Amino acid sequence: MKTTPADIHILIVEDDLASRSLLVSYFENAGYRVSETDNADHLGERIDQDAVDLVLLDISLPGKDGLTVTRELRAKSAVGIILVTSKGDEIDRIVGLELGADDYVTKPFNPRELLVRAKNLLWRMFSAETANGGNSHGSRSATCYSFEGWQLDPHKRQLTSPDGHQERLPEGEFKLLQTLVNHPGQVLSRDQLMDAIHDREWTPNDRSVDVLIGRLRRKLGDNPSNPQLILTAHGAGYMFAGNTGT
Amino acid sequence: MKTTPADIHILIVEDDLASRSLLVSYFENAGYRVSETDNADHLGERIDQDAVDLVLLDISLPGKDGLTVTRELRAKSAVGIILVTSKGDEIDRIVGLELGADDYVTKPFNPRELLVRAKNLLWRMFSAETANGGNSHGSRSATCYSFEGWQLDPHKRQLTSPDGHQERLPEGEFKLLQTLVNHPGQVLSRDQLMDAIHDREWTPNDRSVDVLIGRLRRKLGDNPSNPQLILTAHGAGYMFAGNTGT
DNA sequence: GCCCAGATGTAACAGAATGTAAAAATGACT
DNA sequence: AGTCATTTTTACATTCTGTTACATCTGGGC
Repeated sequence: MKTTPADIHILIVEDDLASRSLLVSYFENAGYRVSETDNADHLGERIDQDAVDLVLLDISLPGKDGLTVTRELRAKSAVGIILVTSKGDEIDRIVGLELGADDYVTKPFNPRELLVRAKNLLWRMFSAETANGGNSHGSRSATCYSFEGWQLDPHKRQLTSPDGHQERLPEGEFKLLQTLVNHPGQVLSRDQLMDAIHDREWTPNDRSVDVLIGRLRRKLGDNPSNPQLILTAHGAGYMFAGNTGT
Repeated sequence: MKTTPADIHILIVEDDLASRSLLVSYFENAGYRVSETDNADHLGERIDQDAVDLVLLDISLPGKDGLTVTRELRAKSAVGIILVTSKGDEIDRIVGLELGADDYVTKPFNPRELLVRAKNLLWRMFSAETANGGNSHGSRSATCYSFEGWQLDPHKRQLTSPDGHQERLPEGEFKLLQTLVNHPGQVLSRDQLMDAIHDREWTPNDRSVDVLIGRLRRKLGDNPSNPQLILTAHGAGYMFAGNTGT
């Protein structure tokens, strides 16, 4: 098992020189072995030959379609794939994950975030490797959140009600719900929730969290004067009170 | 189950001497058993050997990356993890939670807040332990408090009367009732009750506890001149006198 | 038993926190 | 620029909480 950054080979596929250089230097500073290219030609062969562990793939490459590239890569290789998508391409990143990418970041992104996601993915890859004897296509399945008959698909941001009705949640509402469900029974402060939603701090008089909570409660059919799922901790924050896993 | 602070072992991992000393003395004053270290070397072994229950981990340690440490710890131990992050590390604290930390505080932090979060986490850990045999995730059993035909759902803060009427308790009243029910037959001082409700001390002339008691008694149908459930210990505090488990 | 000081019960108030509809702002796309 | 979806702010209604004020009770001293 590869344990040190220097053992790990990362390939950056990105046509914009500025972005590419930034990424290269950032990952080199983190101690990884880094290669770069501005096109996706013969990507499969290059990955095999150079023993690449992880590909950072810009989805909007000139020429070949990034999604096609993803699918082809996944079909013949267990390499880690992180997509780099533009802000608007929601469809792309959703489809991208279905086609086999392992994670994605959205431009403009914080290099630090990308690094953390890369580390995270590499860890998942190698711990899965040791855990199931090298089975490369280990479960990359989308783990749905579920609670009290509801289901939440993290890739499509889709919420399914107990009676089967489906609805796509906006980004903010989704992240908020995800964060709450991830910490059942725990009071989360507005500051923490702001962190989870927008990487931003909470300032007094900021009511955006409350508004989002209200919208979520309505969509969950949770009467605010007698909520069953999202409880208010007066003066502290909010708490998820549903049973997860049901 | 560990019930007193002295049974609980907390390890503080922090390289800055001043911060570390502050934390150590603060948690020692709170009655916990405290160890300290300025690095994350062999953290897993130390935690096993010393039976550490809770780790306060500074994420920006020199040398080893705090996130990696978190992940490694979580991979092999059910120890409680609270991250201490710096103001700027938004990504880190978010990802930290994804990697398995239980909570975090942001520098500069109020020691009192950290203590509150630690208490909370410890309570969650040990109540989960007794509720479903150490399985920290998944469906937490709905262990209701029950007494004299009443039921109190700790997750939803909901009180059900003997005739089936349901009512949601405000935060303060709920915590007060919960504390009383958890110590039947025991006189609890106003100071103890204040501590349980708001992590705050009681000052003479503070009548808030009495008011809350009054509101609770009314909701429980407990005649104050002849209370059956919440008795007044004149000059001392209050005592819960109901039969639990009925 | 009677009186009194201190302690408790509680209604009412004020301040703060929360719920929420609707307006305004944002940002991506056409 | 115009449209659309989403987010944020604003404004006001509602709910929660602690304080105050005063009524009532307790226990001790006589």
